Amino acid sequence: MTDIVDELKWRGLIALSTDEDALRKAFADGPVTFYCGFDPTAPSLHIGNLVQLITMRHIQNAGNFPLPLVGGATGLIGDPRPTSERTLNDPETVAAWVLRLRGQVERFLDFEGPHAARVVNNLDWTSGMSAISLLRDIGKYFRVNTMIAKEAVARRLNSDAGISYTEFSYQVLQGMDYLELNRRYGCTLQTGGSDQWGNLTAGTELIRKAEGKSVHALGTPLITKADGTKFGKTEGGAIWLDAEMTSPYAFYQFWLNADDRDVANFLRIFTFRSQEEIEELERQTVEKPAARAAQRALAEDVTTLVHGQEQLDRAIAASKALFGQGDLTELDAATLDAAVAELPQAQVGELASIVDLLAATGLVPSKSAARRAVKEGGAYLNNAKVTDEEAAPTEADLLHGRWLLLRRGKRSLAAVELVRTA
RNA sequence: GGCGGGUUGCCCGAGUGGCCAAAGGGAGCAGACUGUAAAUCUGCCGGCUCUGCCUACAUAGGUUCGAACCCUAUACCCGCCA
Repeated sequence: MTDIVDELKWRGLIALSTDEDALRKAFADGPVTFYCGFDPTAPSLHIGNLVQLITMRHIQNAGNFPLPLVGGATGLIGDPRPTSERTLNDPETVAAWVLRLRGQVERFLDFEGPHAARVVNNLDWTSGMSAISLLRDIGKYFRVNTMIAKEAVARRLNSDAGISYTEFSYQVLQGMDYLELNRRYGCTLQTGGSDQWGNLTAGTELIRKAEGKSVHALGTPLITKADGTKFGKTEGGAIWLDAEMTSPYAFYQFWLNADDRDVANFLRIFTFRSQEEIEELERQTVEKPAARAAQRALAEDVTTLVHGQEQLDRAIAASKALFGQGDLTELDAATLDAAVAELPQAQVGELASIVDLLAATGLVPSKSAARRAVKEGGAYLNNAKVTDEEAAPTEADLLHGRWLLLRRGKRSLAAVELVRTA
């Protein structure tokens, strides 16, 4: 088996680490217990978190013990964002999100066998803790000078948003998590995004001071895109791992649309393919970019990982049907139904104007926007451009007597179902 | 507690009585070109029953023919001082 540090390195999953040689030695000396935290700041994890989950999986596959941590406590506090103070979520909401994230995390790691993972929640060791204990037993190890030097805090101190004591204290909580996991389970490695680096080192420093032990931290890089825009965001917002929040079809489409310049990186980071396979796909991207073999491989692997084979098959079938060059009216009912099921839908009792229908499906946010879309030539009915704002589909336009396929621009699709009331 | 500054459209940010649905930038959307890509160019970018009307410049009142701009109160934020 290749060295896990080398494995993570060629994949580009290591941006920062405490002491690489010491870490290699720790891995060589036997199984390492490691942790990575996920804060419940939303009802679902998103593809940014996927980097962490995959990193954990690689390390587990190399024979180590993962402790995925769901931040029931840290989620109540919120880590300092670079821009402004967070609004606190109420405890019931956070508790509900903890359960959801827990369920998601469990799909990515192996909870059985010789290197079984174990989910932990930092609320378990913080909820019963007194303020005095926090200040005496933990606070003494933290120097304010060090704390304000951390980038996340420094930026906020220099901004006019300032920073609350609550968020300022976040690093203390996260540092304490590492200490606690070190004491309970002998955890000696924490992984996380490099934007969390200050929080990761808060833990290693605390353990060095409190326990006199030297432990490790590993920061994954911020995922960047060639065009400079933020990774993981689309028109609709974040790409979530929850199928209700981002449909498997939309998820598949997201990866399929990866930039040529990014696709090889994404394959290394988000798939488990070998170096040779990825190099071959890279070659194909150069030789036959229009075939998008690398994008397909990426979309297939990640969709399978997150949603499973069955959902992937459906996403592919729908994509083929909807983006195929064939005439839509030639699609058989079963294929059409399946494809349409992947799209945002609207039900109408009667056929309205194209403008009303576009707005009804949510393809555009308002009727004004719908008019604009038509005016700009960006509105399509059953793959045919609509140029008249007043146009209204007729019975003859219904596919299989039931569906209308609306498109905005090149790739935003939605279906309208005519529901006949008896 | 005192004093000062601030709160503008998705974000940043101009505007300080009519010419303001509000400059500029960013983000976003569309078109051309393409490969459901990128880059580039062009257009759009509060809503509607769309040559007009409605809503909007923290909130609530007021002054005025007329207010994002003036006054009063309230809320929140920031800074300095105690």
